[in-house]
Amino acid sequence: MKENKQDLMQEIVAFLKSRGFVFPSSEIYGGFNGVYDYGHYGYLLLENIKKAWMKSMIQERNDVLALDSGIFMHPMTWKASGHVDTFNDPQVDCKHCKTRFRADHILEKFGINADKQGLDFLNTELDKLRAEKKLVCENCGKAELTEAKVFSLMVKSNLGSPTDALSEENVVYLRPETCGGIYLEYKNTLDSLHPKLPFGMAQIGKAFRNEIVTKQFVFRTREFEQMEMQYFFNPKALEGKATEEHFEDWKNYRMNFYYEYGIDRDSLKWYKHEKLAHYASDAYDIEYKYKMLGDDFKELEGIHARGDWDLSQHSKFSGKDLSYFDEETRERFIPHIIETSAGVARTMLAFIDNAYTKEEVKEGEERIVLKLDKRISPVKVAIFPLMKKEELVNPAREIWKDLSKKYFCEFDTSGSIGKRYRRQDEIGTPYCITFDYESLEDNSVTVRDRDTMSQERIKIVDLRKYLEEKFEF
RNA sequence: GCGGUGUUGGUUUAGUGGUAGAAUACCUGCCUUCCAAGCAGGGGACAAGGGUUCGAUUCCCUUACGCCGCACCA
Repeated sequence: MKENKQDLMQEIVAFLKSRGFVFPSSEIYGGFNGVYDYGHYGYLLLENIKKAWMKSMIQERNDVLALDSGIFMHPMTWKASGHVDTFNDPQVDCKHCKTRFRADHILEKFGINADKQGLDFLNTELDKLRAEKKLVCENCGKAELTEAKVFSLMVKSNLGSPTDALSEENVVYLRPETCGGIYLEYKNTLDSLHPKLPFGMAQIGKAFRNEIVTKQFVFRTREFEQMEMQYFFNPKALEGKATEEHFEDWKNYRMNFYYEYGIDRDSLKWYKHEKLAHYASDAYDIEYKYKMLGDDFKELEGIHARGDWDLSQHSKFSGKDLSYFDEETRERFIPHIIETSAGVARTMLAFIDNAYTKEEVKEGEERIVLKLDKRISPVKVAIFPLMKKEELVNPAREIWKDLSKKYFCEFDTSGSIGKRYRRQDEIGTPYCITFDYESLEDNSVTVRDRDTMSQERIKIVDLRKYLEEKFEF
Protein backbone atom coordinates (compact mmCIF):
# COMPACT_ATOMS: atom_id res chain seq x y z
CA MET A 1 0.00 0.00 0.00
CA LYS A 2 2.71 2.41 0.97
CA GLU A 3 4.62 1.55 -2.15
CA ASN A 4 1.50 2.06 -4.26
CA LYS A 5 0.95 5.43 -2.73
CA GLN A 6 4.41 6.58 -3.62
CA ASP A 7 4.31 4.98 -7.05
CA LEU A 8 1.01 6.46 -8.13
CA MET A 9 1.96 9.88 -6.81
CA GLN A 10 5.26 9.84 -8.68
CA GLU A 11 3.61 8.44 -11.75
CA ILE A 12 1.01 11.20 -11.86
CA VAL A 13 3.55 13.94 -11.09
CA ALA A 14 5.72 12.66 -13.98
CA PHE A 15 2.66 12.35 -16.18
CA LEU A 16 1.56 15.92 -15.47
CA LYS A 17 5.03 17.22 -16.23
CA SER A 18 5.62 15.26 -19.41
CA ARG A 19 2.18 16.12 -20.75
CA GLY A 20 2.58 19.82 -20.02
CA PHE A 21 0.15 20.26 -17.12
CA VAL A 22 2.28 21.08 -14.08
CA PHE A 23 5.96 22.02 -13.86
CA PRO A 24 8.09 22.56 -10.77
CA SER A 25 8.94 26.25 -10.51
CA SER A 26 12.30 27.64 -11.67
CA GLU A 27 13.65 24.26 -12.64
CA ILE A 28 16.58 25.54 -14.70
CA TYR A 29 17.89 27.26 -11.57
CA GLY A 30 17.59 24.15 -9.48
CA GLY A 31 13.98 24.60 -8.48
CA PHE A 32 12.11 26.83 -6.08
CA ASN A 33 10.36 25.26 -3.15
CA GLY A 34 6.65 25.76 -2.65
CA VAL A 35 5.67 27.07 -6.06
CA TYR A 36 4.43 25.29 -9.16
CA ASP A 37 3.90 26.50 -12.71
CA TYR A 38 1.11 25.37 -15.00
CA GLY A 39 1.73 24.55 -18.65
CA HIS A 40 -0.71 24.75 -21.56
CA TYR A 41 -3.08 21.97 -20.56
CA GLY A 42 -2.76 22.72 -16.85
CA TYR A 43 -3.72 26.31 -17.50
CA LEU A 44 -6.72 25.29 -19.63
CA LEU A 45 -7.86 22.83 -16.99
CA LEU A 46 -7.52 25.39 -14.20
CA GLU A 47 -9.44 27.95 -16.23
CA ASN A 48 -12.24 25.49 -16.88
CA ILE A 49 -12.48 24.59 -13.21
CA LYS A 50 -12.63 28.25 -12.26
CA LYS A 51 -15.25 28.88 -14.93
CA ALA A 52 -17.30 25.98 -13.62
CA TRP A 53 -17.09 27.42 -10.12
CA MET A 54 -18.07 30.91 -11.26
CA LYS A 55 -20.96 29.48 -13.25
CA SER A 56 -22.22 27.51 -10.31
CA MET A 57 -21.65 30.25 -7.75
CA ILE A 58 -22.68 33.34 -9.70
CA GLN A 59 -24.28 32.69 -13.06
CA GLU A 60 -26.72 30.05 -11.87
CA ARG A 61 -27.71 31.95 -8.75
CA ASN A 62 -29.23 35.36 -8.49
CA ASP A 63 -27.88 36.13 -5.06
CA VAL A 64 -24.10 36.12 -5.48
CA LEU A 65 -22.04 38.95 -6.96
CA ALA A 66 -18.55 38.84 -8.41
CA LEU A 67 -15.46 40.64 -7.20
CA ASP A 68 -11.82 40.86 -8.13
CA SER A 69 -9.91 42.68 -5.44
CA GLY A 70 -6.23 43.51 -5.17
CA ILE A 71 -3.55 41.31 -3.72
CA PHE A 72 -2.16 44.32 -1.87
CA MET A 73 -4.46 45.83 0.72
CA HIS A 74 -4.30 48.46 3.40
CA PRO A 75 -2.09 47.18 6.26
CA MET A 76 -4.92 47.69 8.73
CA THR A 77 -6.86 44.94 6.97
CA TRP A 78 -4.69 42.28 8.54
CA LYS A 79 -4.64 43.89 11.94
CA ALA A 80 -8.43 43.91 11.97
CA SER A 81 -8.63 40.32 10.80
CA GLY A 82 -6.20 39.26 13.46
CA HIS A 83 -3.70 37.87 10.99
CA VAL A 84 -0.83 40.14 11.97
CA ASP A 85 -1.08 39.23 15.63
CA THR A 86 -2.26 35.66 15.55
CA PHE A 87 -1.68 34.30 12.09
CA ASN A 88 1.48 32.60 13.11
CA ASP A 89 2.57 29.47 14.81
CA PRO A 90 4.44 30.14 18.03
CA GLN A 91 7.14 27.47 18.08
CA VAL A 92 9.31 25.95 20.73
CA ASP A 93 12.48 24.07 19.83
CA CYS A 94 14.28 21.40 21.79
CA LYS A 95 17.93 22.40 21.98
CA HIS A 96 18.92 18.82 22.54
CA CYS A 97 17.14 16.83 19.84
CA LYS A 98 16.11 19.75 17.60
CA THR A 99 12.48 18.75 17.57
CA ARG A 100 10.08 21.61 17.06
CA PHE A 101 6.72 21.93 18.77
CA ARG A 102 3.86 24.36 18.69
CA ALA A 103 3.86 26.27 21.95
CA ASP A 104 0.08 26.25 22.30
CA HIS A 105 -0.02 22.49 21.76
CA ILE A 106 2.46 21.94 24.57
CA LEU A 107 0.39 24.07 26.92
CA GLU A 108 -2.79 22.28 25.95
CA LYS A 109 -1.26 19.01 27.08
CA PHE A 110 -1.09 20.59 30.53
CA GLY A 111 -4.72 21.62 30.31
CA ILE A 112 -3.98 25.26 29.54
CA ASN A 113 -6.09 26.74 26.76
CA ALA A 114 -3.54 28.62 24.70
CA ASP A 115 -5.37 28.86 21.39
CA LYS A 116 -4.77 32.19 19.65
CA GLN A 117 -2.91 33.59 22.64
CA GLY A 118 -0.10 36.10 22.31
CA LEU A 119 3.57 35.36 22.83
CA ASP A 120 3.66 36.94 26.29
CA PHE A 121 0.94 34.67 27.56
CA LEU A 122 2.58 31.60 26.08
CA ASN A 123 5.99 32.36 27.53
CA THR A 124 4.61 33.21 30.95
CA GLU A 125 2.83 29.89 31.06
CA LEU A 126 5.87 28.04 29.71
CA ASP A 127 8.04 29.69 32.37
CA LYS A 128 5.67 28.51 35.07
CA LEU A 129 5.93 24.93 33.83
CA ARG A 130 9.68 25.29 33.55
CA ALA A 131 9.90 26.44 37.15
CA GLU A 132 7.91 23.38 38.18
CA LYS A 133 10.34 21.24 36.16
CA LYS A 134 7.44 19.87 34.15
CA LEU A 135 8.58 21.27 30.86
CA VAL A 136 10.46 18.48 29.10
CA CYS A 137 10.81 17.53 25.48
CA GLU A 138 8.21 15.01 24.43
CA ASN A 139 10.65 13.41 22.09
CA CYS A 140 13.89 13.05 24.09
CA GLY A 141 12.78 13.89 27.60
CA LYS A 142 15.37 16.62 28.17
CA ALA A 143 14.39 19.90 29.81
CA GLU A 144 16.00 21.99 27.11
CA LEU A 145 13.08 23.67 25.41
CA THR A 146 13.53 27.21 24.13
CA GLU A 147 11.08 30.01 24.69
CA ALA A 148 8.25 30.43 22.21
CA LYS A 149 9.14 32.24 19.01
CA VAL A 150 6.92 33.42 16.23
CA PHE A 151 7.21 32.44 12.62
CA SER A 152 4.84 34.69 10.76
CA LEU A 153 2.98 33.09 7.91
CA MET A 154 2.36 36.50 6.34
CA VAL A 155 4.45 37.35 3.28
CA LYS A 156 5.84 40.87 3.50
CA SER A 157 6.44 43.13 0.54
CA ASN A 158 8.56 46.23 0.20
CA LEU A 159 5.78 48.16 -1.48
CA GLY A 160 6.02 51.91 -1.03
CA SER A 161 8.86 54.31 -0.43
CA PRO A 162 11.97 53.12 1.41
CA THR A 163 11.01 55.12 4.49
CA ASP A 164 7.54 53.64 4.55
CA ALA A 165 8.91 50.18 4.18
CA LEU A 166 11.09 50.63 7.23
CA SER A 167 8.17 51.39 9.46
CA GLU A 168 6.96 48.21 11.13
CA GLU A 169 3.55 49.79 11.52
CA ASN A 170 3.09 50.14 7.78
CA VAL A 171 4.31 46.83 6.46
CA VAL A 172 2.36 45.88 3.36
CA TYR A 173 1.60 42.19 3.09
CA LEU A 174 0.56 40.00 0.22
CA ARG A 175 -2.89 38.76 1.13
CA PRO A 176 -2.85 35.45 2.99
CA GLU A 177 -6.40 34.74 1.86
CA THR A 178 -8.78 36.30 -0.63
CA CYS A 179 -11.79 36.83 1.61
CA GLY A 180 -10.32 40.02 3.13
CA GLY A 181 -10.98 41.77 -0.16
CA ILE A 182 -14.62 40.78 0.00
CA TYR A 183 -15.07 42.31 3.45
CA LEU A 184 -13.42 45.53 2.31
CA GLU A 185 -15.60 45.82 -0.78
CA TYR A 186 -18.77 44.78 0.99
CA LYS A 187 -19.77 48.41 1.55
CA ASN A 188 -19.06 49.55 -2.02
CA THR A 189 -20.98 46.58 -3.33
CA LEU A 190 -23.93 47.40 -1.10
CA ASP A 191 -23.88 51.07 -2.10
CA SER A 192 -23.49 50.52 -5.85
CA LEU A 193 -25.37 47.32 -6.61
CA HIS A 194 -27.90 47.51 -3.77
CA PRO A 195 -28.26 43.79 -3.14
CA LYS A 196 -30.75 42.80 -0.46
CA LEU A 197 -29.82 40.32 2.20
CA PRO A 198 -29.16 37.52 1.94
CA PHE A 199 -26.53 37.83 -0.75
CA GLY A 200 -23.02 36.61 -1.42
CA MET A 201 -19.81 37.93 -2.92
CA ALA A 202 -17.43 35.60 -4.69
CA GLN A 203 -13.94 35.90 -6.00
CA ILE A 204 -11.07 33.83 -7.29
CA GLY A 205 -7.50 34.88 -6.76
CA LYS A 206 -4.00 34.21 -5.57
CA ALA A 207 -3.00 34.26 -1.94
CA PHE A 208 0.39 33.88 -0.30
CA ARG A 209 1.60 32.24 2.87
CA ASN A 210 5.06 31.79 4.19
CA GLU A 211 4.59 28.11 4.95
CA ILE A 212 7.45 26.64 6.93
CA VAL A 213 7.03 23.31 5.25
CA THR A 214 5.75 22.81 1.73
CA LYS A 215 5.25 19.25 0.71
CA GLN A 216 3.25 16.80 -1.30
CA PHE A 217 3.21 18.40 -4.70
CA VAL A 218 0.63 21.17 -5.09
CA PHE A 219 -1.14 20.38 -1.81
CA ARG A 220 0.68 22.94 0.24
CA THR A 221 2.36 25.75 -1.64
CA ARG A 222 3.46 29.25 -0.72
CA GLU A 223 1.60 30.77 -3.62
CA PHE A 224 -1.85 29.39 -4.25
CA GLU A 225 -5.21 30.27 -5.67
CA GLN A 226 -8.50 30.30 -3.83
CA MET A 227 -12.15 30.32 -4.85
CA GLU A 228 -14.01 32.02 -2.05
CA MET A 229 -17.54 33.19 -1.39
CA GLN A 230 -18.90 35.10 1.58
CA TYR A 231 -22.63 34.91 2.09
CA PHE A 232 -24.16 37.75 4.12
CA PHE A 233 -27.46 37.22 5.90
CA ASN A 234 -29.63 38.34 8.78
CA PRO A 235 -29.58 35.63 11.44
CA LYS A 236 -32.81 36.98 12.90
CA ALA A 237 -34.77 37.51 9.72
CA LEU A 238 -38.48 36.98 10.34
CA GLU A 239 -39.27 35.36 7.00
CA GLY A 240 -35.83 34.14 6.15
CA LYS A 241 -33.79 31.14 7.06
CA ALA A 242 -32.00 30.55 10.30
CA THR A 243 -28.21 30.35 10.31
CA GLU A 244 -28.35 26.55 10.43
CA GLU A 245 -30.56 26.43 7.35
CA HIS A 246 -28.28 28.73 5.37
CA PHE A 247 -25.38 26.62 6.47
CA GLU A 248 -27.01 23.35 5.43
CA ASP A 249 -28.00 24.86 2.08
CA TRP A 250 -24.46 25.88 1.33
CA LYS A 251 -23.05 22.56 2.46
CA ASN A 252 -25.36 20.74 0.08
CA TYR A 253 -24.85 23.18 -2.73
CA ARG A 254 -21.08 22.91 -2.58
CA MET A 255 -21.00 19.13 -2.21
CA ASN A 256 -23.32 18.82 -5.19
CA PHE A 257 -20.86 20.79 -7.27
CA TYR A 258 -18.31 17.99 -6.95
CA TYR A 259 -20.95 15.32 -7.56
CA GLU A 260 -22.16 17.13 -10.65
CA TYR A 261 -18.69 17.37 -12.11
CA GLY A 262 -18.19 13.67 -11.77
CA ILE A 263 -16.19 13.12 -8.59
CA ASP A 264 -17.08 9.69 -7.17
CA ARG A 265 -19.42 10.05 -4.21
CA ASP A 266 -17.49 7.46 -2.25
CA SER A 267 -14.41 9.63 -2.53
CA LEU A 268 -16.01 12.63 -0.85
CA LYS A 269 -16.89 13.10 2.78
CA TRP A 270 -17.51 15.72 5.42
CA TYR A 271 -15.08 16.55 8.15
CA LYS A 272 -16.51 18.44 11.09
CA HIS A 273 -14.16 20.79 12.93
CA GLU A 274 -14.27 20.04 16.61
CA LYS A 275 -12.09 22.96 17.58
CA LEU A 276 -13.69 26.13 16.31
CA ALA A 277 -12.28 29.62 16.09
CA HIS A 278 -13.83 31.69 18.85
CA TYR A 279 -16.09 33.58 16.44
CA ALA A 280 -17.21 30.55 14.43
CA SER A 281 -20.40 28.66 15.15
CA ASP A 282 -19.88 25.78 12.76
CA ALA A 283 -17.18 24.57 10.40
CA TYR A 284 -17.10 21.66 7.98
CA ASP A 285 -14.62 20.65 5.32
CA ILE A 286 -15.28 18.70 2.17
CA GLU A 287 -12.58 16.07 1.93
CA TYR A 288 -11.56 14.06 -1.10
CA LYS A 289 -9.94 10.64 -1.00
CA TYR A 290 -6.83 10.94 -3.14
CA LYS A 291 -5.82 7.66 -4.73
CA MET A 292 -2.40 9.11 -5.35
CA LEU A 293 -1.96 9.63 -1.62
CA GLY A 294 -2.80 6.05 -0.79
CA ASP A 295 -6.51 6.83 -0.31
CA ASP A 296 -5.90 9.58 2.23
CA PHE A 297 -8.71 12.06 2.68
CA LYS A 298 -7.56 15.66 2.28
CA GLU A 299 -9.36 18.97 2.52
CA LEU A 300 -10.82 20.34 -0.69
CA GLU A 301 -13.03 23.08 0.58
CA GLY A 302 -14.10 24.65 3.87
CA ILE A 303 -17.61 25.82 4.68
CA HIS A 304 -17.57 27.91 7.80
CA ALA A 305 -20.10 29.97 9.72
CA ARG A 306 -18.18 33.06 10.80
CA GLY A 307 -20.89 35.05 12.58
CA ASP A 308 -20.52 38.83 12.39
CA TRP A 309 -16.90 38.75 13.42
CA ASP A 310 -15.23 39.90 10.19
CA LEU A 311 -17.46 42.85 9.41
CA SER A 312 -17.47 43.90 13.09
CA GLN A 313 -13.70 43.89 13.18
CA HIS A 314 -13.37 45.91 9.98
CA SER A 315 -16.03 48.30 11.19
CA LYS A 316 -14.17 48.77 14.45
CA PHE A 317 -10.75 49.25 12.86
CA SER A 318 -11.93 51.46 9.99
CA GLY A 319 -14.45 53.46 11.97
CA LYS A 320 -16.94 52.95 9.15
CA ASP A 321 -20.46 51.73 9.68
CA LEU A 322 -20.80 48.36 7.98
CA SER A 323 -24.26 47.60 9.27
CA TYR A 324 -27.30 46.80 7.19
CA PHE A 325 -30.79 48.15 7.63
CA ASP A 326 -33.46 45.52 7.28
CA GLU A 327 -36.70 47.07 5.95
CA GLU A 328 -38.70 44.15 7.20
CA THR A 329 -37.59 44.06 10.79
CA ARG A 330 -36.76 47.78 10.92
CA GLU A 331 -33.47 46.78 12.49
CA ARG A 332 -29.90 47.78 11.90
CA PHE A 333 -27.29 45.10 12.42
CA ILE A 334 -24.03 43.64 11.17
CA PRO A 335 -24.79 40.77 8.79
CA HIS A 336 -23.58 37.32 9.62
CA ILE A 337 -21.41 35.38 7.21
CA ILE A 338 -21.11 31.89 5.85
CA GLU A 339 -17.91 31.32 3.95
CA THR A 340 -17.10 28.74 1.31
CA SER A 341 -13.41 28.51 0.52
CA ALA A 342 -11.81 26.11 -1.94
CA GLY A 343 -8.26 25.70 -3.22
CA VAL A 344 -7.99 25.73 -7.01
CA ALA A 345 -4.91 23.49 -7.28
CA ARG A 346 -6.29 20.92 -4.85
CA THR A 347 -9.53 20.85 -6.76
CA MET A 348 -7.67 20.35 -10.01
CA LEU A 349 -5.65 17.55 -8.50
CA ALA A 350 -8.79 15.91 -7.17
CA PHE A 351 -10.32 16.01 -10.64
CA ILE A 352 -7.18 14.52 -12.13
CA ASP A 353 -6.87 11.92 -9.39
CA ASN A 354 -10.49 10.95 -9.93
CA ALA A 355 -10.19 10.91 -13.72
CA TYR A 356 -6.82 9.18 -14.14
CA THR A 357 -7.64 5.76 -15.51
CA LYS A 358 -5.67 2.90 -16.94
CA GLU A 359 -7.61 0.55 -19.16
CA GLU A 360 -6.69 -2.64 -20.92
CA VAL A 361 -7.38 -2.06 -24.59
CA LYS A 362 -6.09 -5.28 -26.06
CA GLU A 363 -4.32 -8.24 -24.55
CA GLY A 364 -1.44 -6.76 -22.56
CA GLU A 365 -1.91 -3.30 -23.93
CA GLU A 366 -3.24 -0.45 -21.85
CA ARG A 367 -4.19 3.13 -22.39
CA ILE A 368 -4.19 6.04 -19.99
CA VAL A 369 -7.38 8.09 -20.11
CA LEU A 370 -8.25 11.23 -18.21
CA LYS A 371 -11.97 10.73 -17.81
CA LEU A 372 -12.66 14.33 -16.97
CA ASP A 373 -16.08 15.85 -17.21
CA LYS A 374 -16.37 17.25 -20.75
CA ARG A 375 -16.92 20.71 -19.39
CA ILE A 376 -13.56 20.87 -17.71
CA SER A 377 -11.47 18.97 -20.25
CA PRO A 378 -8.66 21.24 -21.48
CA VAL A 379 -9.29 20.41 -25.14
CA LYS A 380 -12.80 19.66 -26.35
CA VAL A 381 -12.24 18.32 -29.85
CA ALA A 382 -9.24 17.07 -31.82
CA ILE A 383 -9.33 16.95 -35.59
CA PHE A 384 -7.16 14.55 -37.61
CA PRO A 385 -6.71 13.92 -41.27
CA LEU A 386 -6.43 10.14 -41.53
CA MET A 387 -3.20 10.59 -43.44
CA LYS A 388 -0.81 13.41 -43.93
CA LYS A 389 -1.94 13.98 -47.51
CA GLU A 390 -2.83 17.36 -48.82
CA GLU A 391 -6.26 16.27 -50.01
CA LEU A 392 -7.09 15.17 -46.44
CA VAL A 393 -5.13 17.77 -44.49
CA ASN A 394 -6.69 20.79 -46.14
CA PRO A 395 -10.37 19.95 -45.65
CA ALA A 396 -9.63 18.69 -42.12
CA ARG A 397 -8.01 21.99 -41.33
CA GLU A 398 -11.15 23.77 -42.49
CA ILE A 399 -13.16 21.78 -39.96
CA TRP A 400 -10.65 22.71 -37.27
CA LYS A 401 -10.92 26.36 -38.23
CA ASP A 402 -14.67 26.30 -38.01
CA LEU A 403 -14.95 24.41 -34.73
CA SER A 404 -12.16 26.42 -33.12
CA LYS A 405 -14.43 29.43 -33.16
CA LYS A 406 -16.55 27.67 -30.60
CA TYR A 407 -14.39 25.06 -28.88
CA PHE A 408 -10.79 24.63 -27.86
CA CYS A 409 -9.65 22.30 -30.62
CA GLU A 410 -6.43 20.62 -31.64
CA PHE A 411 -5.24 19.70 -35.09
CA ASP A 412 -2.77 16.84 -35.35
CA THR A 413 -1.24 15.14 -38.35
CA SER A 414 1.66 13.31 -36.76
CA GLY A 415 2.05 9.57 -36.35
CA SER A 416 -0.59 6.92 -36.81
CA ILE A 417 -4.24 7.58 -36.13
CA GLY A 418 -4.19 5.29 -33.10
CA LYS A 419 -1.32 7.16 -31.59
CA ARG A 420 -3.16 10.43 -31.99
CA TYR A 421 -6.24 9.00 -30.28
CA ARG A 422 -4.16 7.86 -27.35
CA ARG A 423 -2.51 11.21 -27.02
CA GLN A 424 -5.89 12.90 -26.76
CA ASP A 425 -7.08 10.25 -24.28
CA GLU A 426 -4.24 11.22 -22.00
CA ILE A 427 -5.22 14.86 -21.86
CA GLY A 428 -8.90 14.02 -21.59
CA THR A 429 -10.21 15.26 -24.94
CA PRO A 430 -13.77 13.95 -25.20
CA TYR A 431 -14.06 13.82 -29.00
CA CYS A 432 -11.75 13.13 -31.90
CA ILE A 433 -12.81 13.80 -35.47
CA THR A 434 -11.14 11.97 -38.34
CA PHE A 435 -11.30 13.04 -41.94
CA ASP A 436 -10.62 10.10 -44.25
CA TYR A 437 -10.77 9.29 -47.95
CA GLU A 438 -14.42 8.45 -47.66
CA SER A 439 -15.03 11.94 -46.35
CA LEU A 440 -14.10 13.26 -49.76
CA GLU A 441 -16.97 11.25 -51.21
CA ASP A 442 -19.70 11.47 -48.60
CA ASN A 443 -18.86 14.70 -46.75
CA SER A 444 -18.89 12.83 -43.45
CA VAL A 445 -16.31 12.32 -40.74
CA THR A 446 -15.75 9.83 -37.97
CA VAL A 447 -16.36 11.07 -34.43
CA ARG A 448 -14.68 8.94 -31.83
CA ASP A 449 -15.71 8.95 -28.18
CA ARG A 450 -12.99 9.11 -25.51
CA ASP A 451 -14.61 6.83 -22.95
CA THR A 452 -16.22 4.18 -25.12
CA MET A 453 -13.79 4.44 -28.04
CA SER A 454 -16.83 3.95 -30.26
CA GLN A 455 -17.16 5.77 -33.55
CA GLU A 456 -19.97 7.51 -35.32
CA ARG A 457 -20.23 8.74 -38.86
CA ILE A 458 -21.43 12.36 -38.93
CA LYS A 459 -22.08 14.71 -41.85
CA ILE A 460 -19.66 17.62 -41.75
CA VAL A 461 -22.51 20.10 -42.01
CA ASP A 462 -24.08 18.55 -38.92
CA LEU A 463 -20.92 18.64 -36.80
CA ARG A 464 -21.71 21.86 -35.00
CA LYS A 465 -25.18 20.70 -34.09
CA TYR A 466 -23.88 17.27 -33.09
CA LEU A 467 -21.26 18.75 -30.76
CA GLU A 468 -23.67 21.31 -29.40
CA GLU A 469 -25.88 18.47 -28.24
CA LYS A 470 -22.94 16.61 -26.80
CA PHE A 471 -21.78 19.65 -24.88
CA GLU A 472 -25.23 20.77 -23.83
CA PHE A 473 -25.14 21.18 -20.09
C1' G B 1 12.43 22.33 10.66
C1' C B 2 14.77 17.39 12.41
C1' G B 3 16.33 12.35 10.84
C1' G B 4 16.87 9.02 6.68
C1' U B 5 17.42 8.73 1.47
C1' G B 6 18.03 10.23 -3.41
C1' U B 7 19.06 13.52 -8.10
C1' U B 8 21.99 10.53 -15.41
C1' G B 9 18.11 13.06 -22.27
C1' G B 10 11.06 15.58 -21.89
C1' U B 11 9.74 10.78 -19.20
C1' U B 12 11.52 5.87 -17.20
C1' U B 13 16.27 4.10 -16.43
C1' A B 14 21.64 1.21 -17.24
C1' G B 15 26.57 2.34 -16.05
C1' U B 16 31.63 4.27 -15.07
C1' G B 17 37.96 7.61 -11.49
C1' G B 18 39.60 8.38 -18.40
C1' U B 19 32.88 13.01 -19.97
C1' A B 20 27.92 7.86 -21.02
C1' G B 21 24.18 3.42 -23.32
C1' A B 22 18.94 2.00 -23.62
C1' A B 23 13.52 2.23 -23.72
C1' U B 24 9.86 5.64 -24.51
C1' A B 25 8.57 10.45 -26.19
C1' C B 26 9.88 14.14 -29.91
C1' C B 27 11.56 15.85 -35.15
C1' U B 28 12.54 14.62 -40.62
C1' G B 29 11.97 11.35 -44.83
C1' C B 30 9.82 6.85 -47.09
C1' C B 31 5.84 3.72 -46.63
C1' U B 32 1.39 2.60 -44.26
C1' U B 33 -3.43 3.93 -42.09
C1' C B 34 -9.41 4.04 -37.73
C1' C B 35 -6.97 2.69 -31.99
C1' A B 36 0.70 3.66 -29.47
C1' A B 37 2.62 -0.73 -36.98
C1' G B 38 7.42 -0.73 -40.05
C1' C B 39 12.19 1.17 -42.14
C1' A B 40 15.99 4.99 -42.36
C1' G B 41 17.98 9.31 -40.26
C1' G B 42 18.17 13.28 -36.38
C1' G B 43 18.35 16.40 -31.94
C1' G B 44 18.51 15.53 -26.59
C1' A B 45 21.31 14.02 -20.10
C1' C B 46 25.42 13.06 -15.53
C1' A B 47 21.21 19.34 -10.41
C1' A B 48 24.75 23.68 -8.82
C1' G B 49 29.33 25.26 -6.42
C1' G B 50 33.84 23.91 -4.09
C1' G B 51 37.61 20.15 -2.78
C1' U B 52 40.85 15.58 -3.61
C1' U B 53 43.12 13.82 -8.35
C1' C B 54 47.22 14.03 -14.09
C1' G B 55 41.95 13.43 -14.82
C1' A B 56 35.51 13.63 -11.16
C1' U B 57 29.21 12.19 -13.85
C1' U B 58 31.61 8.57 -10.34
C1' C B 59 35.07 9.98 -4.08
C1' C B 60 34.53 14.12 -0.10
C1' C B 61 32.06 18.84 1.55
C1' U B 62 28.29 22.58 0.86
C1' U B 63 23.83 24.25 -1.44
C1' A B 64 19.31 23.51 -4.20
C1' C B 65 15.44 20.32 -5.26
C1' G B 66 12.69 15.54 -4.55
C1' C B 67 10.95 11.29 -1.69
C1' C B 68 9.99 8.61 3.24
C1' G B 69 9.23 9.19 8.63
C1' C B 70 8.44 12.79 12.69
C1' A B 71 6.67 17.54 13.68
C1' C B 72 3.57 21.43 11.51
C1' C B 73 -0.84 22.86 8.43
C1' A B 74 -4.42 30.06 10.17
